[in-house]
Amino acid sequence: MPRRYWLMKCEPAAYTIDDLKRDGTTSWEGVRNYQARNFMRDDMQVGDGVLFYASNAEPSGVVGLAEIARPGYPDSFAWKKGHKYFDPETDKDAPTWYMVDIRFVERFADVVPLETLKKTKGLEKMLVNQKGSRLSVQPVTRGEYDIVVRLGRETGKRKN
DNA sequence: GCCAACGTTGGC
DNA sequence: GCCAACGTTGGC
Repeated sequence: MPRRYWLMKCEPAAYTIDDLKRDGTTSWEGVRNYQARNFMRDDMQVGDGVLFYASNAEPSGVVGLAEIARPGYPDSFAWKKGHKYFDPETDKDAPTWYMVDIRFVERFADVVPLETLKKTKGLEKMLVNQKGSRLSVQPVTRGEYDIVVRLGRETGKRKN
């Protein structure tokens, strides 16, 4: 199975790329969307590349890189009564929700803003660039991933 | 904080 | 199975 590539969104209020740098790896719980769940449960493999996207940020955009450290496994937070990710509908014998673990790879010196993604040739088809796209876990192509990585490193260079 | 766009729920 | 109502996402 060739390496695949993903974009994963997170609000800075919940978790940041700096938190991930500090933690090394983290579990990606709390995804409560079936399409995103399916990607995590069925398609993600250890070593897949991840664009770490900060949403509801100033500006929103890709802030760094991670990789899949553990493929899909049941999101046990769904069973924790009182937890914000608790889901009364899901039972332990038939997990509804799944999570993965991701590992820190790189923090860009500067965010690659959504505005830049929208303007960059070759990224026109990225889901995150489509109006109204709310999917928090999205597949990206190898080509798109490479372009974003280049943008992230260029941005840093300009500041030096 | 606003609000458009979206996904889900539930009445029928 | 339709679709209005609702809750959430996420850019701005």
